[in-house]
Parts: sequence; structure tokens; C-alpha cells
Amino acid sequence: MTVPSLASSLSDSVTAAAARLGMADLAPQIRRSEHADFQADGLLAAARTLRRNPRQVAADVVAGLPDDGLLASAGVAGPGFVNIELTDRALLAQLASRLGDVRLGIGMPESGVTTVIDYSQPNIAKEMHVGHLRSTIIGDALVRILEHLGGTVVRRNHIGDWGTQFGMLIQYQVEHPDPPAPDDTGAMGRLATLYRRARGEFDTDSTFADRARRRVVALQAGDPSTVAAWRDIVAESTRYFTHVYDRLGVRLTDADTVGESAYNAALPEVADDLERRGVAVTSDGALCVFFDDLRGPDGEPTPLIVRKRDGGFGYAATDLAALRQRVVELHADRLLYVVDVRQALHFRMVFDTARRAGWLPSTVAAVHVAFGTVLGPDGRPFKTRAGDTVRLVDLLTEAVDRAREVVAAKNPGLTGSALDERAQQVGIGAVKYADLATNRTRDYVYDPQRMLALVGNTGVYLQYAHARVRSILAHADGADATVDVTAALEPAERALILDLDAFADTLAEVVAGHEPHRLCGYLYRLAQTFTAFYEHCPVLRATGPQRANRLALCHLTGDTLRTGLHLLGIPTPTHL
RNA sequence: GCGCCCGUAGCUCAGCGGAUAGAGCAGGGGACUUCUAAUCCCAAGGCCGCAGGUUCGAAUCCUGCCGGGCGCGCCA
Repeated sequence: MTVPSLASSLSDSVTAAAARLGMADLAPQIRRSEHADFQADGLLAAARTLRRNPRQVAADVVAGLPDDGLLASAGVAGPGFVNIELTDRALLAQLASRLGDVRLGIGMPESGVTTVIDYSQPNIAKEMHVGHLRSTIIGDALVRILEHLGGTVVRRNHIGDWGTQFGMLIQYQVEHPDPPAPDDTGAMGRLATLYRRARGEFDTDSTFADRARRRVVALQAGDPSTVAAWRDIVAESTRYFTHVYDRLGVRLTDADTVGESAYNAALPEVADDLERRGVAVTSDGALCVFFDDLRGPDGEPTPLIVRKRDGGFGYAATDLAALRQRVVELHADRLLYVVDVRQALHFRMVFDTARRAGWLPSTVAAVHVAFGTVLGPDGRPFKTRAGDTVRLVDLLTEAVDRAREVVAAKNPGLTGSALDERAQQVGIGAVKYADLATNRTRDYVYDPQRMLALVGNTGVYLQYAHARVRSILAHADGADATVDVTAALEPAERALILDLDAFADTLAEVVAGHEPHRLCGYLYRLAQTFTAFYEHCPVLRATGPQRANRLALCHLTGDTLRTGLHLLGIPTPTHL
């Protein structure tokens, strides 16, 4: 069941009233206001184009608003602002409607829409780092939100499981069977060591480099023992990724992993098709797609290279093959790529190429959901002091350890596995919230100190607010929370209902712009509004309808916070 | 050279056509006999990079500068 928000109901009323005044295409913007419950914007501009007196137009619209029990008062202020106050009864009825639906009246606006979302994308035999963290967490949040809104979501973990580095790895392994045995616990140590040593030998021993290159050829030719070795390495690495995803609470599985190698067979055909359609042409021996407005520093056109001069295929070909498969076979209505902003040009070229080739119809949206570079507290790319990239697992361990200290200090009774679990929920929640809370486009300062301070605008604040709601409800012990719409409301209660009612609209905004940070902002505001309510309006000490209404408010707040945090992938323990 | 992103409080960031620009952190002052003080309240802190333009109205839209980051032919 979809419960229209108060704002959208008001928007309909204002639109209808304006239409009766001859302003048919007015799109009024209803927003929260400091001066009233809501204000209607856009009338001033409309009056201007009609060359009518703005205050008069606003007054006419106000006079034309329906007497449907929603409005307590509506008036004109300043040059033509419309201020609208709603009745307590309308707010309480809205509270009851949302509470009466298990999905809080959100509805299923994504029903029938298939989204294929590409995120995480770690590389085989390499450690996951903070860049993967951003992609993984943002992608996971978008997946959860789209699914919750009733959409069909196909997850794609486009791992880097193919390329020349495998010749090096396999050849080194063949020549040095001595490194420690594969580790099933999810540790990355063996492969990381293998990679480092192989790289070292590759760079210093040209005869080894030659043998490694021959091994690449063997792999591409399908030599059984080489392919078997490759499979083992991929499997070992994938176990590690799964281990990290489990720790993060991210729902990515083997079934979602479709690596670059999966498209190998399709690459020649992709290239041929592009050439046949005249989209790609040969230049300097390579098969290229050119773009009218793209030129390099030397003034020469910048191509998308589909097939290299040596006949090999680059990642552009792989991305095109994957895109085509996602549209044609997976029937995607929307393609999302949660990838570092530095690949913006690449995706522009890939999407443009796909459109020209006819693989990407105008009915299918393709979006590069870009995110900024992760910087350290010094404002430079996040590295260890030695200049190495920071291992994701170390970061998570640090976050959970810090959280454990804080949890233990606040809650001395908690020990053993219960403490570990709480530390995990708080620490991972803090990491995720910090990553999701800011606009994804801009570069992002990763400051463990700040993030794990666990005060202020953090995941813990929201978890804490949620726990306080649950605590009240636990004390109430199932007491009557039936909404009495005839009761009077205090300002803090009205503010809370108005915030709660904006949940569904917020989710719609998040989907429209692929911006999870809007949900963070919403939840933080809601938690603040709830805290004000918590300070001003005793629940358990209240009596009669007021008590029941306040309990209802607690229920809806708790459910909204829990749902919202879950959509961000953040756990919501009932006690903190 | 061209393109993309970003310049908002000391720091980290919201706000992206509406009324007096908001949070958090740090620093200052206060509040725990209370439904969890991991909280709250008060005070302080701003030429919204600069300059033009559009508009009744601009942090928000347009243009040009300045500053920073990133990208631009066989890596992914």
C-alpha cells in the first residue's frame, strides 16, 4: 500500500487550485518551512509569466484550496509566499496510515524495473583497499534501496580475473612450489606474497619475464594445467573476497561474480560487430572508436581502443560485451556502474559507443555512479606512511577494535562474544555511515580518528537513537499504541510526524540521483527530531490518548530508523 | 591545450531558484534522583573563491577569471 506523503497531497491540491486559475502547467514545490508546516514555492514565478499580481495569485490559490480536513490554515506572506499549516488530526491520521502498513506506506515504485548494478570490482590476487570499500558500500546501499522499492536488481561483481599478470603468477608458482599452502580462512597472505615475489622476478629477470609471457599465451590458448592453476588462484581469491563481504555485511556472493574472463568468448564478435556497423575503424593497427569532441593533449582524436594492435582485447571490449549482455540477455532497464570518478571519460566513451552500435536503446539508462578519490587526513591519496595502499581488512579491524573500546567503556557488563558482536555492529556501521554520508562525487577524506570518535553525525548516533526508541517500547511492554486522531499535538510531536512522513519521498530522491547520502541526511535529521521529542515529551509517564499516540510515534520512528539504516547496510541492535 | 569534478564557519561537510545560509567536530558556558547523558541546551564563529549577467528573488542558473584535484592511444 502506498501512502501519499502530506507534501505530495498538498502539491496535488495546489496544482488543482492553480489550474482552475488558468495556470495549468504549474509545478508547485511544496517544502518544509520555518514559518509554517509547509510552504508552496513557484507561484511567484508563475504569476510573473502571467503578468499578474503575485500576492493576488497566491491569495486566489489559497482561496481555491480544498476544505478536506487537511488544512488548518493557509496564508500569503511577503511578496507571494504561501504558508500552509495542517491540522493535528491530519498529522495523526497520516501517522496511523503509515503505521498500518508493514512497509510504512512506501509502496513499490520500482516494481517492474530491472536494474543491473556493477560494483565492488576487486582484482584477483590483490588486496582490497579503500577504493573497493566505497564502491562496495555505495553499491550495496543502492541495491538494498532498489530492492526495497520493489525493483528487480541484478548484482554484478565485475572482478579483474584476466590479464597478463596471471602468466607471471602461474609461472612463478610453477617454478617455486614453496610458498605456503592456500588458506581457506579468507586470509590473503599467500596470494599477496606470491604476487609480490612474482612481480619482483618479472621486473628483474628478463628470462622469467619471457617465460611468464609464454604462460599468458598458454592460458589464453586453454592449456589445461595452466587453466587449472588460474582457476585455483581465482577461487582462492574469491574466498577471500567473500570473507571480506561477510565482515562488511554486504550481500555479494559467488553467484553475483561475473569476472572479466566471462566475456572472453564474446570479444571477437563485439569487435567485428562494431567494425561491420562502421562504429569502429582501424587506426595504427588497433580497432578504435573515435568521438567528434574528444582530443588528446597533442590535438589528435582520443579513441576508445576495442582491439589492440597485437590482436588482444582491452577492458573497453570487455565492458562493451558486458553491457550488451546486460541489456540483451538480462533485460536491464537501468545500468549502474559504481566506479571511481577517474573513469568518467571511459564510461562516456563506452556508453556512446554502445548507443551508436544500437546496443543501448534510449529506453535503457546507463549511469556511471561515480565517486571521488579517497584521501587521507592530510588531503592526499590515502596511503600508509610507507606509501602503500591501506588494506581494507586492517581498516575494518581497527574500526571494530576502536568500537570495542568505546562499547566496553560505556557498557562494562558486556563481555565475550556479545561484546564482539556489538563492537562489530558499531564499528562496521561507523565505517559505512562515514562513507555514505557525504556526496559521493567529491573526493572523500578518510579519517579513522573522526569516524571512530563515535560522536556527532555518525552511524552510532543513529544506532543510539534507534536503541532509545526500542528501550521505550520494551518498557511499554506492548501497551496500547492505537492512534487517537482527536488528541492535540505538541510542537515536537508535530515535527516528528512531519519528518517521518518524508521517508518515502526521500527514498525516491535517492533513487533518482543515485545518492545514498540523502538518506543519511534524512535519518540524521529524523534522529535529531526524535531526540527533541524524547527530551520534551515523556512517553511512559503520559496517560490516555497522549500516551498511546506517543507510543505510536515511537513505533513509527523505530521502524523508520531501522528500515533506513538497513537500507544503508547498517545494523540496528536493540541495545547499545 | 581540451574535458570532468570541487572551492560554503578554524576542520569535515549539508544545502543546489525562495524568507534571517545549516549540521557535526574543535574551542567557551551550562544540564545527569529522569523512557539509555554514546544525549541535550546556550553563546561564539561566514565578502557561500572572485567578477559580471539572468531573475521580484542567486550559495544554487549562465559567462569569464582565480585556485585545487583528476582524466585525455594500445594498463584496468
